[in-house]
Amino acid sequence: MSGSVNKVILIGNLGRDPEVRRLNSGEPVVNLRVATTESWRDKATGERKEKTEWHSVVIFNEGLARIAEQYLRKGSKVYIEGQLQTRKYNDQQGVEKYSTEIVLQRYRGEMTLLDSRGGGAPAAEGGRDYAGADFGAASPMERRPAPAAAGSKFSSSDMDDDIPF
Amino acid sequence: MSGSVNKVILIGNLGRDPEVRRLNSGEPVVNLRVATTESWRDKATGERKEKTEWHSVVIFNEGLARIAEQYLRKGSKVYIEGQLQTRKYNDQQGVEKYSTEIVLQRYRGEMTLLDSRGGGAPAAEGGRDYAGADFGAASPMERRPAPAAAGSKFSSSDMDDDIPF
Amino acid sequence: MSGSVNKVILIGNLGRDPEVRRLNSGEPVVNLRVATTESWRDKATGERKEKTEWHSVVIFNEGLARIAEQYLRKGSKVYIEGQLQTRKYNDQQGVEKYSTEIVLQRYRGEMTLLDSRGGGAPAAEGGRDYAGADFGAASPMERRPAPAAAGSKFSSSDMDDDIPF
Amino acid sequence: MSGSVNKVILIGNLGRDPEVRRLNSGEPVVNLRVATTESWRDKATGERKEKTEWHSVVIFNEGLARIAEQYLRKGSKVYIEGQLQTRKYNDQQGVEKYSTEIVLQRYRGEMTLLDSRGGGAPAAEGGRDYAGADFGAASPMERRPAPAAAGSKFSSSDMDDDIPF
DNA sequence: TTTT
DNA sequence: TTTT
Repeated sequence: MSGSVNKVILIGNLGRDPEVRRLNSGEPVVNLRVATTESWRDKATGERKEKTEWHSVVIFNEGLARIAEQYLRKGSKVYIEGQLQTRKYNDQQGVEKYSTEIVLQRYRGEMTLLDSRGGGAPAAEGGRDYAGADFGAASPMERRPAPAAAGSKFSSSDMDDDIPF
Repeated sequence: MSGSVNKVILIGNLGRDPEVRRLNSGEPVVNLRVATTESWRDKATGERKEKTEWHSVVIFNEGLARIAEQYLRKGSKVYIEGQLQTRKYNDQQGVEKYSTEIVLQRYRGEMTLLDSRGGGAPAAEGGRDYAGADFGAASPMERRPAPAAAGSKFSSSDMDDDIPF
Repeated sequence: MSGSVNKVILIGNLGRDPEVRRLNSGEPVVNLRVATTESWRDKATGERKEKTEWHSVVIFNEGLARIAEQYLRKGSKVYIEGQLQTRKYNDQQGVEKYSTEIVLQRYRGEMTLLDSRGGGAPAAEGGRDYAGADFGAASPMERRPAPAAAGSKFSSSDMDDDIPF
Repeated sequence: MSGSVNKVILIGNLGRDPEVRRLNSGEPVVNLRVATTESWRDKATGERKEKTEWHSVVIFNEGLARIAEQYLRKGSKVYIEGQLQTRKYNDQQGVEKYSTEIVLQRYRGEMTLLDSRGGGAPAAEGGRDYAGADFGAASPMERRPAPAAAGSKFSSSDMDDDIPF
């Protein structure tokens, strides 16, 4: 049945590089840690305040997982559309806990890179991808966001593309 | 490229039965006329006011088009997710005009029936499914929303289903 | 700062009556338990499957809290727009836990009743407002959704209304 | 009545500088022309294709209009949330026409700047705000996006702020 | 842990 | 008319 809708829309920044696990089939499953920040002026004190919320995103959508793996880095700004899912698990002490995640299922969800050049990692020339960022030292790595990925959009219907752009 | 998002989310009622055209392939393309109504209290006069906006929806998504054809009727309440598209055309007098539509492309978009009993067609007892609307009398018709369709949800990933529920 | 977006859109049904707490000021804060259900056909077995996700919604928005208190009941279908927020707490055993909620802050968020007759409470004839749900028997209660509330929409800008319709 | 939702979410780039009209009260009303671009691979030919859609946005929300006036420029990337509205008008020849716009009403809608430094206009030092952009020569102007505006988010609840950040 |  |  259902007549129901379960949709999350986020625009935020990655707190760290994507974590990639791989299924037996070789398909990547990607976990992202995304920060959204709200700021407002306190009416009583007049101070500007700010609160950051952290979101766990899990990408099962194969095409989007590959793109996340290749083009997202710590600091990247991204648009994410998925659905809420809460799963129960037992921590190391065997205590029952719950984790709520934004999930992009197979063939579902959307993701769009919003950085000018597709990532927060330092550009080849050692420069900064976008001004004003202060995401610390992104460690050197081979898998670099390709300039061509800048601002590209991907959705679940790109599944059939070997290369998404 | 793009880094862009173009998304429309509507919850509204059909002003008339769906219009179904058929491609050479036999696939249905469905046009809906959807009303959304906003109401508010006028601060100056204290009166309650109300404004209805009409939206043209075009469903190319094959699975959703079939469902719209079968289960939506004048008065049906529906959740629609599509994208904005403006097309130019010439009217009967040859005057150039523009029409902006909410489009559900092939393999894209979402649609969910929100009626309690699966349709806006007159209930068995001849009543109305929802109050306050003024779409006129819903004419009798053979193709009735099946009770089983009530509150069902369909998305672009249901494409492979012969029957969606 | 921010350049960020944190938005959740739900259409679902209440698993129980709203829980109302009251601030010292007398303002209600309402907790909802909302179910969204997804169904799909298993490709391997051909079976129809279904999964229900439960969401915790907290309404600080005064106007919407009052409406939720008055017009929502177990079984009610509702459109909710809020933001994700995760809070840490210690359970009875003092174990640190996290809870992720959909929050409608003061002056923010949206809520729309989607029931035909304004609530999930048993209809006059003792029937159910929507099929396929399994929330158990809705207990009799005095505070009934008023018929006039059916399908009404409320947003954060209705704050100034003593009565929202 | 209603039970309806009318929501548009766009992420796109401004095709030209914002157009500002002023009400008798001095409040600005801002018109934006926003492009969203979709790209996909043609299955038959294997070619990459691209289609741009243009959207007319009208900002009546006073706070957001001021921000748009000050910080948006041709080329700016922006997140917009508003509602669809179609209005009838007569063109110069007296022909009746319709225009569909995304409207951010007073106290409603959202807008977030997504540029690294808050605009597509050339930076003070004559450089480019973000790589890969080709928005032509942005004419010199006094009203420059302040660096401080970069990636700032504003919503209808910032109304009470003299300065939004 | 991000971003401003 | 933007963006890649």
